[in-house]
Amino acid sequence: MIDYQLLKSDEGFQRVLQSLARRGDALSADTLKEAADARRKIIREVEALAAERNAESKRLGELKAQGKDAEFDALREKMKSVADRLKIAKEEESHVEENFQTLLSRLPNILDAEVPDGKSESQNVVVREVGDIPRFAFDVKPHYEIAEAENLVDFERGVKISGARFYVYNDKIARLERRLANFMLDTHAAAGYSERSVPIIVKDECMFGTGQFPKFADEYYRMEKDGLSLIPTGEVPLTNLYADEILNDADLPINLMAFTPCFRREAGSAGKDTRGLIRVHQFYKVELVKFVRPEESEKEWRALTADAERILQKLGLTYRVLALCAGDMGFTSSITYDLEIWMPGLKRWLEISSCSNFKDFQARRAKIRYKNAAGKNEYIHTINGSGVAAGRLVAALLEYHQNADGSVDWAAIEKKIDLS
RNA sequence: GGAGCGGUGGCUGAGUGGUCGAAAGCGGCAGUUUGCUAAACUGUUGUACUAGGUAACUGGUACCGAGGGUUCGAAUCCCUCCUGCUCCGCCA
Repeated sequence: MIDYQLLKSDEGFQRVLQSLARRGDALSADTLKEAADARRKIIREVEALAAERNAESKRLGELKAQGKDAEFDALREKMKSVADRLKIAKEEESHVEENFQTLLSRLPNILDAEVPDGKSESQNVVVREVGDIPRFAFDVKPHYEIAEAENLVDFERGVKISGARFYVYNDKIARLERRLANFMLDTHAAAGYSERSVPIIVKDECMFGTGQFPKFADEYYRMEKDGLSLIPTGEVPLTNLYADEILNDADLPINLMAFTPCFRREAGSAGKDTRGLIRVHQFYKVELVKFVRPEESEKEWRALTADAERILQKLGLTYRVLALCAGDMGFTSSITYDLEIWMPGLKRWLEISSCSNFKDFQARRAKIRYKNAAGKNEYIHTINGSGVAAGRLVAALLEYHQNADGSVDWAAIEKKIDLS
């Protein structure tokens, strides 16, 4: 949620519109302004009526205490009509307010000035590239061919029990993912992240707090009967841990991490990445989340990005850092750097982490504040990123460590994890 | 799943229809005292929205788990829901 006080001033209003335009979001300026103005108008009306009612009700109490029954009855009759008018005005207010809140909750975050212009992912900007594109003396297979040939992943039975885009890991690869989880968590623990094991089923308000609801509700698994959803990322439970709380300045920054499964319906991606382990309904990942003072959020966001990169560096994977352009940015983020690893088998870059600074956008939705040095309650800034996606990491390691005969060099993988 | 009792400010806890944003205590902040700390004493101390003001601030409205209802007026009465605790049942 953006700071809606921005809509009250012309400069603020222009800032919001400019950011929307850069994102390619065609929300009409008039719609927004009308809703904001209508809201303020009806609030004034309701408050005036309520003030009258309160003042006269107080007098009624006094009249009754003094036993002035005739005056009491007359005033009470008069106040009935005020009460009626107030009731009608309040009903209108709730409609207007709801309309305004809906509009507001669907408004994306304001872009950081550093976000490059651009309409789609093709205009994302490469910030840096780390490592060389690995060369092989033979034709490198994509991970799914290796996995199938070596009986590492049982795609067929995954589909049998759960449907398309589900899979089963067998033996060594199951163990590899488990080991990678430990490796990543231990690495981040050393960098100061505190581990949490969290529920992976959350209430609607959590999904709202981090920005998944209401605009993108179709992309997630929601259990209608219970009003609960399977988390699409550990970001949701981790960030909402502090919802409705006022944190102490001295406790910031707070760095949390969790290894969780993630569930995504992948609606609208039919036919995309249908083979392999790249786009699935359930995968595992380590999520990093920071709660920080506003003035430190840029620094902390860069630090979190570096923390995610450390995993790739330790495993010797070639990757690049991308600054997402305005048109490719997520709804809740103010600025995002994606980490993409080079996949020698797929022969393309693959997103394995997305590190975002949400500024106060999520904090405002989830009501996460802190008492600043001046003693004032202020929204904190939230930052998060994957550190990193386990499934894609597994896929990458298979491609990086395959032998000419199509088998996997497990010893080399083990050695990397042990040494790092 | 059944039964019972609760949910009030940062915390503890009073309040069962009117002057209650809400007693009291604790905590926090400021001051007096003090070599320093502590103690004592005095004052002060919620949030959001809204109107005005450059601002400090001033006025108004709302908030006693959430949402509805009754009433001129609700923390207080009624309904629904959520949630906590205790006991029973079931169970990894």
